[in-house]
Amino acid sequence: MVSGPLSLRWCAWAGRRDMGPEMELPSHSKQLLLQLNQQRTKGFLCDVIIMVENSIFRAHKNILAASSIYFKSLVLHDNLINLDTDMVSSTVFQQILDFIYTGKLLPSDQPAEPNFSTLLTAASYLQLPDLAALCRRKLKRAGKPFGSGRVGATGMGRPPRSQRLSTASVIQARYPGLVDGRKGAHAAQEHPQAKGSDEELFLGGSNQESVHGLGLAVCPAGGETGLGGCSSSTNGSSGDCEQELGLDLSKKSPPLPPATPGPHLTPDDPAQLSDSQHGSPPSASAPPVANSASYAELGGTPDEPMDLEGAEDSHLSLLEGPGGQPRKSLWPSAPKKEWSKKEPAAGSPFERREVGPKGPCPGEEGEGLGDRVPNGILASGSGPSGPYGEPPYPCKEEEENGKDGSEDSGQSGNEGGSGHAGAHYLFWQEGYETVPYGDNLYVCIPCAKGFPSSEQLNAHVETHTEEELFIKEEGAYETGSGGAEEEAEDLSAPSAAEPRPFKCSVCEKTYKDPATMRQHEKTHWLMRPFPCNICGKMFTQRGTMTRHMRSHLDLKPFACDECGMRFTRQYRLTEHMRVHSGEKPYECHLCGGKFTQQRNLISHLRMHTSPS
DNA sequence: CTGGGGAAGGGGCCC
DNA sequence: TGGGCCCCTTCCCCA
Repeated sequence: MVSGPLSLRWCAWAGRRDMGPEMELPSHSKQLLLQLNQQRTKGFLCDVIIMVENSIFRAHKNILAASSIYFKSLVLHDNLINLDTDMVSSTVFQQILDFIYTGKLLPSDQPAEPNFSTLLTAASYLQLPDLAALCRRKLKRAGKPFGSGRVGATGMGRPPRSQRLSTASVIQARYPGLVDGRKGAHAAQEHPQAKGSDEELFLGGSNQESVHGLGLAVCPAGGETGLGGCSSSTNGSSGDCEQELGLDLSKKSPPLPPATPGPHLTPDDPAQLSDSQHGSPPSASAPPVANSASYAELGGTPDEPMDLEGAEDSHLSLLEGPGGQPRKSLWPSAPKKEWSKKEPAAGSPFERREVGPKGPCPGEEGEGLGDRVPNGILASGSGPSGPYGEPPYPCKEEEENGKDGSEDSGQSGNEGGSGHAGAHYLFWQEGYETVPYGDNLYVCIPCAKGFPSSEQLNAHVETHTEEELFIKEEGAYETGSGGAEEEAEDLSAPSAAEPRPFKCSVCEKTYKDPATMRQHEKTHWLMRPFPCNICGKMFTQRGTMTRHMRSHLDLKPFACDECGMRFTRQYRLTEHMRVHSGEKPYECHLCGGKFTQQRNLISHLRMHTSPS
């Protein structure tokens, strides 16, 4: 730890004779901050997650609250904070977080000196007066007008939605360590800017202490806080003392086995880098280059396994259950490198995220792309079947075992039981196995057109206006029929009282408002716009993804007053409280049995109805 | 060992 | 965007 200088100074202090109320350990605050910063970099005792541009930062509520009124108000009620990416980018926030913890404005990952304009904007947004003042001084000194650096606008107004949508989803770049922490040192040699994150993110954690860990104990801080000095010793980017941008899940996630030296991402495939648009495929307006830019920004390296392919081992390990208990196999460990190499030069994380999960099952052959599921396409309806995200499509193995699409759809198709889910699985198979798309592996579901790259597909998807989607439904969706009928049977049932003028273009479901209808229609897409930046699982709704993230991060904001048990959802807490209250509102009309959970009643009813 | 119930985790989806 | 609800699933306990 820091006992060396600390104890020396303490001795000097203790030797003083006038140990009056003025006693002060000169370096106390500094050391304290150092410790806190060190803890932050290791995720130790971090109790808040800040998401910026899909990058995740961990920090301590106390520190944030002490630094900013804004943060104070945020962390009071939330453990997961999303910052306005218009006001602060992940890179800038990294600097800000460093500043908060060190009082120093460290060089960013980028070679250029900090953009004080953007920093000022962010500092103003985050209500960090000291930092804002510092930036103003710098700008004043440089003779630059204040607040000109912000993307979008200088003021607090938000840029047009279209601009905001261009925010890069670069989270993958933040997780190289999740992928293979062991390669951190290696990567750092070639790409020093990547070192910090890699090391820090190392899941096993075995080497992060010595190599990275801010070097608090080893950095010759020279009386300074150490961080600045260390970090500046590198190429102005991260360096040993640079703090990682990402999140060390090893602190909060279930125990993980030591990271295995998984295959590195092939450096020749920058296409595997995260696309910036996967957060909003229908609005995939940003050019793919944003991806690489973000990637470079983040200190990512071409061989960082940003995608799940190189990362499969580690990502799998991420998904292990508590106590290292293996969860259901998430993704088969298949030779995905070849797959990735053959992958069309597409940057969308749809591909990247799906490549892994969608890889062939063990033993599955026929790796030719022509036989493969196009990366960018995910049968949304089929969805990840198991709670731990089995491949959203049944692999052959599963099919052979009877875990076919029907079961899959049955699981995921919640809407009264798999209506369109099954239909989409069907479509998936059709598109996947029989439709001769040739090289156009990225298929637009609404119109069944194939595209050679996800970018093109995304661009095409954008051309589908809502109207088109409505109009096209009848003819274009060869898939819709079965599922639609099923759904029509048991799902729609709109109440006659409520007019529901908005009808899904795929199935028969109707909605009161177009937004909901659009939201629903996304469930028919083969693409899931919202990837979990930790495990890569894809979701159709951002909220679902966020909720899913909470489970990764072990964020359980809802605590039971009675027993202290915590839950990720309010509803769960409500449900749980019945355990204490004894309330059993769900009664079986057949036997009178009462249940605290409706799902248990349903399960119970099945017992009644199933042939015994 | 098995089946049923209790409790909980997680995803889908509508509002 | 989050809440709420539905569904599937799992784990544990107990008879």
